[in-house]
Amino acid sequence: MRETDFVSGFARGLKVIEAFGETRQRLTIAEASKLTELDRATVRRSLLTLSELGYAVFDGKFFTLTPKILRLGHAYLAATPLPMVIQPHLDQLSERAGQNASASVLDGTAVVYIARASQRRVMSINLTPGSRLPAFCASMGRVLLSALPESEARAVLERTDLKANTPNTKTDPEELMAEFRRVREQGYAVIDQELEIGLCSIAVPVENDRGQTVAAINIGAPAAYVAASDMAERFLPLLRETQKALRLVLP
Amino acid sequence: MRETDFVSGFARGLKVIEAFGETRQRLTIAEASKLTELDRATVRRSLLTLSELGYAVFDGKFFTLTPKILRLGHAYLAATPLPMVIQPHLDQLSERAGQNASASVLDGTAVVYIARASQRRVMSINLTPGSRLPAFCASMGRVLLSALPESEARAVLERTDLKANTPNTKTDPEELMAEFRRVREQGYAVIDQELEIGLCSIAVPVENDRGQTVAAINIGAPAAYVAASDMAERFLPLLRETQKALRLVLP
DNA sequence: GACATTTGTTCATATATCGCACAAAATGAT
DNA sequence: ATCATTTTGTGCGATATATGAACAAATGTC
Repeated sequence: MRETDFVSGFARGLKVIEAFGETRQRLTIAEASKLTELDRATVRRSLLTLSELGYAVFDGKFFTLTPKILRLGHAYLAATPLPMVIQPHLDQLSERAGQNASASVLDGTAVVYIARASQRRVMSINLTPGSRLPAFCASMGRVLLSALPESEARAVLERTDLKANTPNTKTDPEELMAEFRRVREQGYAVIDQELEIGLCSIAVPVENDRGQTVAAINIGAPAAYVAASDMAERFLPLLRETQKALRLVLP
Repeated sequence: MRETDFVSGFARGLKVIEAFGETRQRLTIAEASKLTELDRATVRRSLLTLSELGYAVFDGKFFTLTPKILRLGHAYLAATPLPMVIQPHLDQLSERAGQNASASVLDGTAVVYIARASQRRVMSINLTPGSRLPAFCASMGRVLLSALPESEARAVLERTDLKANTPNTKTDPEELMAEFRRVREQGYAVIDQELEIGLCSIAVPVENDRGQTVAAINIGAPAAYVAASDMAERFLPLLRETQKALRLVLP
């Protein structure tokens, strides 16, 4: 790509949008400038543009994103048939398991939720489509990383901040690579409170009819309710059934 | 705002992102150009910028958005405490009602889903956070429009494409304005298969401690299971309870 | 209340982008 | 295969934007 085929004003604007996140619902120009490492004048112009277009509002001091910003992310969710196709299966899975079920894809070192069906609330984190979790310590992440060539999986791990969320979190790259091999062989991944104390989960890949892994689905359950060692016995048949149904309908 | 405070390259890029939607997961340069009414060269630069940043991929012919694009919309969901705060209440509401529960806010003439808890699948439409429905014929839309000053509600209706989704859909502006007044008085809205045959729903406003309506929550049920006339009796107490709980925790 | 710091805004100018026109390549019809 | 049509890529002048410094306003500190 040529140098002049890059619209830096656009790129800067997107960076500004991403500066809003997690705990930062309201940003001043100076704050956004620091977060994005862009000039204050540039950030100001981007934010005013967002306001002019209705993606943000300005109260004289703080800029806040409006729901219109969801149109951008939603373009993907609506554009890809994946979440549409998966959701009903997920609903059914969740109901039959009596537990939360989710679907996700890989984006860099994170898993991104694309659909979710909840029965009860066990996690402290609030997960909605678009939510992100570190792939290396999430059941769906393990499944998705296992589906990559070893060299790529290793590359992802190298780029990952391997910090332990709980005492159970596996953070040794070699141990994780071995885990990926095990997951690949057995066709599922079980996480025992590696992401959050009290939460176990089991995930399987979602494959299309050509055998390519296009997503992962999981079931999460309170550790107090189902021991990690019982997760497979308890939920794998249901997951396998959903997996099989999806294989037939995915392009 | 001054003319020079507007970054048109940014605005054009956002328009290109929005061109991806619904049935258009893959776009060529020419297609995107037609949809956005922007010059092909401009669209091409925007798309190449998106690709360079990892928000899209290009296979030589088609551009496709990647999950990374969700970071943009998600910045809002994660940035606003609203979905975070509402979700657990919605889960509880859904479980106690044994039906789907959702929360939404108004964006122009549409309601935008910000959270959802599903028990069963009754709608043909797949609703996820970010999904949009016409406000005038959705229960939450009626509630949110009722919360506006009459002149604004009327203005929204004027900008709305008032097409009937079912034989039950109310499309007469005056009838709708009268309905808004009724909703405002009784504090809830019931929809009897106006959006989709077989689906009834009831919604109440979510107010903060200053009495401002910041969102709406609803319960949807199959018409075969609960008659529209029974919706209030059946679900209003639960909705009121959730509404009351939320009033205490919202800023 | 005076001073120091931070923040928002404006401006001139160097730099980058836009849209047009044209060329090249791909597609489709006969 | 040929031609017409559509689509994509590129060079260039006109136009728009980014930059960094300067200033003004607000905020915090003593």
